[in-house]
Amino acid sequence: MNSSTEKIRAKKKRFLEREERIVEAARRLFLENGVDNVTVSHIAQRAGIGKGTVYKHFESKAQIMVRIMLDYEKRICANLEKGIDATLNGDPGAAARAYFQSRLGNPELDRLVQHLEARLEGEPEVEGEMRQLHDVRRSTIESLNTMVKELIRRNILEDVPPHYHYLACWALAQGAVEVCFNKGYADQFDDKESLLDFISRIGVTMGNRGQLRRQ
Amino acid sequence: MNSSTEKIRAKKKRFLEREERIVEAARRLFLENGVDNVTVSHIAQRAGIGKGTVYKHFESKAQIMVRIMLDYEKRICANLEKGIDATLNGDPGAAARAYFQSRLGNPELDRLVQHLEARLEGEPEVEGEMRQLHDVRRSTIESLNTMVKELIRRNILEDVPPHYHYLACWALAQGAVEVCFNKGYADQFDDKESLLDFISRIGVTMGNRGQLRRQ
Amino acid sequence: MNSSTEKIRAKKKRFLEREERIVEAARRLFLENGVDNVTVSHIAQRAGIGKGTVYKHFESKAQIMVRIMLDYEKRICANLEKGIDATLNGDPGAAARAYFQSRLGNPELDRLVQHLEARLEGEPEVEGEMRQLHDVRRSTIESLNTMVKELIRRNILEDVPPHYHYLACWALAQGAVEVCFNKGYADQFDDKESLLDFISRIGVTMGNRGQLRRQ
Amino acid sequence: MNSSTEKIRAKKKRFLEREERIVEAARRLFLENGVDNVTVSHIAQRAGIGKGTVYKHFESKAQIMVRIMLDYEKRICANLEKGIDATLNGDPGAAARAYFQSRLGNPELDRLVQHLEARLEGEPEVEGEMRQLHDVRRSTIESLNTMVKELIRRNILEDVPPHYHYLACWALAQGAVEVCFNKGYADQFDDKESLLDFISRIGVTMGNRGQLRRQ
DNA sequence: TATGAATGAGGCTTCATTCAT
DNA sequence: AATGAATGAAGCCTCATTCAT
Repeated sequence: MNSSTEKIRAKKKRFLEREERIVEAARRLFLENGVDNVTVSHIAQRAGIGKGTVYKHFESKAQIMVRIMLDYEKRICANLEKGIDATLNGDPGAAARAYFQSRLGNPELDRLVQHLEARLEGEPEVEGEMRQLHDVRRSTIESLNTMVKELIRRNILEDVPPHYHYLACWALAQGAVEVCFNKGYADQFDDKESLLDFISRIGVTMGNRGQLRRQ
Repeated sequence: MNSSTEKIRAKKKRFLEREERIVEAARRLFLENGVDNVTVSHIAQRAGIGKGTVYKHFESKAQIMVRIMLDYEKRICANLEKGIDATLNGDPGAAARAYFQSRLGNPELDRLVQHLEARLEGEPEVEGEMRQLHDVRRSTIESLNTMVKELIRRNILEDVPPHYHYLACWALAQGAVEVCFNKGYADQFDDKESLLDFISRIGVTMGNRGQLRRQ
Repeated sequence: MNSSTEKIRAKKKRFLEREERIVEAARRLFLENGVDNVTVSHIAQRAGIGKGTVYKHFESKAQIMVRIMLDYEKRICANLEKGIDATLNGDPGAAARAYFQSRLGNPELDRLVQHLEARLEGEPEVEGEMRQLHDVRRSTIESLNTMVKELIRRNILEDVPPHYHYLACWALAQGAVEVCFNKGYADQFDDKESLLDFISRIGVTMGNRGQLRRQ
Repeated sequence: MNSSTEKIRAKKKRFLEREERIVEAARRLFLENGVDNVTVSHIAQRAGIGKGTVYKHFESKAQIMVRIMLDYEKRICANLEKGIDATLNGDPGAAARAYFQSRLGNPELDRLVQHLEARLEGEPEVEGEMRQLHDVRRSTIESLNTMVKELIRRNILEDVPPHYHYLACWALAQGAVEVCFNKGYADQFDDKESLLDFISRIGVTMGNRGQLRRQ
């Protein structure tokens, strides 16, 4: 019967919605209280479900963290891919701009994800998922390589191994969010927006031909 | 008598040596196994002492972590101060170079310290020590401000708020170590040295007058 | 549906039963082995549950002790209140008798509770609960004051501040259990029942008009 | 040589003085901070000596506690013996008065000793010393028995087994110190001196012929 | 002889995960 | 299918006691 199919579909939908609620609850709690101070109980409560239910959706707490990471990484990569397209279609800075906007647009979350990745790295429990994360990145890296080679060919970027360029960008973005949200530094100024703008500008132009002189 | 003074001195020396052994053991274990997988017992074993002895030197596990952090930060800042002097004495890139060399010279450790800082941030147990860390930085920041203002006056650096310059450097260094030691990226190339060189070069020149164009 | 309500009720009941089992296990172990020689693990084992389960019911070991104390104190006070009523209704010795019977009826337990109180006094961890204990007492004290004043008015008790009377009783009861169960004294005779009777008799009549002569 | 004998004597004296300092330090710390919150280190510090030295004088922490107990008990018993003599020499209330004065004269200490006894009871580590304590008591008990029998013969005390009389006194004294220094009761009045007087008066006359009626 | 650094057994507590209802 | 009570492994830390100096 049709209704039965619909019911199953509706059920699935509710199931996925709930899963999203769990992830969202975890994300917020991690941001609010720090990864170390969030228990599975908290997450369940915030998601408005029972603790046991969490384990119908995720095998372990680590899997929730992985999920937050993967969600984020995919979003970043998707945005970056669009930027790459734009770059190849005539707007050389588009990729870098897209990347910085994505990562610095919500720096607290970006920082959280960095910390999650650091924690999960090397945990055998999430080995598979980490590989998945790396696969996502690898695929983007291929696009990036192609793009950078093209920009080098066009004499826009310095002729160094392509990954130098995008890894430098990644590094800069990575560090920028730390700069802005690490208490030890961030508390000493409040014009974070302009600062991030400045750093983005650097990110977009760095590695461009003519920028670097030998030390 | 002299011998008694000497004995006390020798005792103190041995005490401090042992303390250093503890810190060293912790540092290595953190690097080898990840912060989460190291217990106080492990540290004691590796240091070749009893578990209780650790608590003669440190009030808590967190204090050991703080110590690693502070040791590192002080070293970095000391090197940076030397670079600042050189910069003010006619070698404009000296400070940036010194900074990048210090941080990228032992990137695994730098990365560990970043992670430790992230974990300890906001822990009331180490509030005082974190403030100490921030004080160390603040003092360096003052030197940096002076230096950057001078470089701006000399038309070497762009005329933006001074902290933009050194925070950008900090961000780049911070991110660079992540790039090189995060499994997801680092596993995909092995010419890390050159990469770090490249990034350092960027760091040294970025923010220089004429480098940035409006986006 | 009804069944759901019932289920919740049944669950609650089982929960409370288990809690009582924990308290009972602790009480027995404390009596058998001494407060110092009982660990949370022991309690859990004796109660037939896991160690972690204890912490679903009590925040800490100290809270279990407090609970034993409060349970006991409430029982004593309730009995005393009944005695006070009887006293006011024409049986002058009723209150004192009720009090002594309650406390000397199970002197080992009374003694345990005394020791628990001594240990918990001043522990900030159980400050609130101690206040509760004191509140229970305070309320009984009010009844006692009223009663004693009436007995003084009726010329049965000496005209001294009312609390002298009941505190003397309390003191005597308190000490009596120690007499009977402190090894140093108790081992030297075995007619404890008669002894306690004798002491009770003293307690019931002490402070009565005509009993005391100036020293 | 004489001087050598003297030296040894002086040494011994200093040794004993130090031992007393340890006991005194422990006593004060126990009173100030509660038995649970005093470590051997604290005691050593307060006594102005090294921790290891404590163990030249006492086999264990428990032995220090025992010592405090024994010191106290001997003092009480000595005073009581004097009172017994006075009683036998024509002052019937002398023994009871002496006893109450001794114990209620420094009720905090009396209370401490009670708590120490409760803790040490049954600890195999101090079995021998506890027996010593009991021996001290037993010897006094014999005197008391003699005395009470005499007072019964003289028709001053009720004709019940002799130990009923002095155990009742002990009980009353024991409880009185608790009444005055247990927070739950004591905080509610401040005329402790008069209260203790009142209780002493009861103690001195209780058990006297004509005081007790059948319940 | 006095010391106090070193020790490690053992306590309390947390929390991810399981499973009976 | 959802729940949350139960579990127990695992970690941090304390402190009485020892022993080399």
